[in-house]
Amino acid sequence: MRLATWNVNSLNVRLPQVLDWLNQHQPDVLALQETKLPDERFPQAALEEAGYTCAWFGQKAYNGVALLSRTPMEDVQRGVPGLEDEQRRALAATIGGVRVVCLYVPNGQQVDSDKYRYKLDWLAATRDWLQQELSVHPRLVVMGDMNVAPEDQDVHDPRRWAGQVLVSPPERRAFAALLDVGLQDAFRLFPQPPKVFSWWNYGAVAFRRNLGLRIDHVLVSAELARRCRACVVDPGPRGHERPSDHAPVLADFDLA
DNA sequence: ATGGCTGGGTCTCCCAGA
Repeated sequence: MRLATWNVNSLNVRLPQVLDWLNQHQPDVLALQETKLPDERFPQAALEEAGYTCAWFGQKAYNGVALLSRTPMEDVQRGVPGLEDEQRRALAATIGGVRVVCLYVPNGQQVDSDKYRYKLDWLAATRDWLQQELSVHPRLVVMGDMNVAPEDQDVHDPRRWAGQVLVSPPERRAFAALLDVGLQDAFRLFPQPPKVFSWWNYGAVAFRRNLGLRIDHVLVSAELARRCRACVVDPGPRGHERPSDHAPVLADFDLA
């Protein structure tokens, strides 16, 4: 089973790239973030034509998440249960016996801002939800744009970024608290080359000089960690014309 | 080069992203 996550920064703009990428990589599941589409504009027909059934949870202009699957989805959950949140950032479904959670974690904008506090509160509520999910789904995968670079090796210039949003200690603790419920960063289950990132600022040099962060993640339960065979970032789409600022992350599993 | 880009909406300016 191949699972993937991609912050597309507007599914309206990126739909042709998503269709190309699905055709090229044939994932069983693709989690999307920042679709930026109200639900009535979700491109269901084009994605179904490509062989994917869809669940989506969108809003106008901002946020928005979706799950695409080659096989049927059950028990679709929209939003973090129990969290009052007008922003549509979470979506879950059970696919082939695997509970799949798609997250678009708030950016936080600036340390100590209202948006930063919202981010930390959101992560705390999500942690509680994932703990519940794990208690009933031993095969749990949580993937998406987590907006946290977990360690300095996930940052192109840790000294310049020290203390800033996306790397600040409270954010890293909140991310570690997600792992503490019983999840592992699939990317770090394997030897990886240095300086692998999943996001690069728009602009002339950031991608060319690999000035990025690794903030898009696939987190897996112990049972899925045992069955995980690979986890890689695909920087290809970031080099295309009119790219998203994020690259997709893929993980392969051997599910007997 | 930490955003000196991009997408969307209120639409030639502002908000938000990361």
